[in-house]
Amino acid sequence: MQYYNEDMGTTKTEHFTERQSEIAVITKAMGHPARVAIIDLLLKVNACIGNDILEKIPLAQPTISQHLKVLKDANLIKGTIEGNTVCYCINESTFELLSKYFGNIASNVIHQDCC
Amino acid sequence: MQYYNEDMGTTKTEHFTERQSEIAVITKAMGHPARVAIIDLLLKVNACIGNDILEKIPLAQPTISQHLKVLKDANLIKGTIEGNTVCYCINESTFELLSKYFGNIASNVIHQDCC
DNA sequence: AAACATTATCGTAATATTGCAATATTATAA
DNA sequence: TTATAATATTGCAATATTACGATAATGTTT
Repeated sequence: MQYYNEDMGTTKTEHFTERQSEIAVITKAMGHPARVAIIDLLLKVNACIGNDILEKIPLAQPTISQHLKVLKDANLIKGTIEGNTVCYCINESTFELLSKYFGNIASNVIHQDCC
Repeated sequence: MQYYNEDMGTTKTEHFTERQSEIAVITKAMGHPARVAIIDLLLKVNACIGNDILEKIPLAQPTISQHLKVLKDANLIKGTIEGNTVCYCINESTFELLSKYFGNIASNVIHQDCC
């Protein structure tokens, strides 16, 4: 007879710092090729686009809508309703946060003998 | 009667570029607070550590071992066997890649009226 | 008002992830 | 050689994620 923990399958966030959870939430949101493709597209067209994404990314409309929600919840993109379309664009500040976080790590690694 | 696709639940990687998949794999690996905490720890101690991680992160040994594997598979860390311990340390080049990727996005966003 | 266009939500199926006990593996120490 | 120590693997339960059809919601057009 085995006893299993109540939070089997869930992430144990309570043990980590706010900062660590913040970075994890944002990077997790980037962690899907469709979402990376959406970001690339938003950067490329340099414009606020709505349903155009549908033509460029070969996934069904509800799936893309879901991915957009993940990106928006992580503050990676902003979305503004414009009539019956939605204007989506990149949220620069979150990318700056990521750039600084990763840049800081890259420039602070001290090389050890073993690696 | 509903018909469901064979790849229900799986990520449709074939539609995206190698670059997009690469970024997604790496960021996905960062997308867990325990793994962010492991990276923070490796940076802080500036040394190659093995089982010390167990004392600092409140998760069971198999769970940590699994997280380390995820980080290693994404080339975020390197692991070298040293006797009966393993030397884990940060893989600088992957963090440079991320730093550049996000830095490039942050510095190339052109602000639109709508957002 | 009715039709149309755009986006979001719901429901559901399939797979993936998380976490840990138990156990295996491998190297060092006694 | 037999512990002991450190790490990996296996197996499994619980939850999360992904994808999409159907449908709802909302604004625009005719």
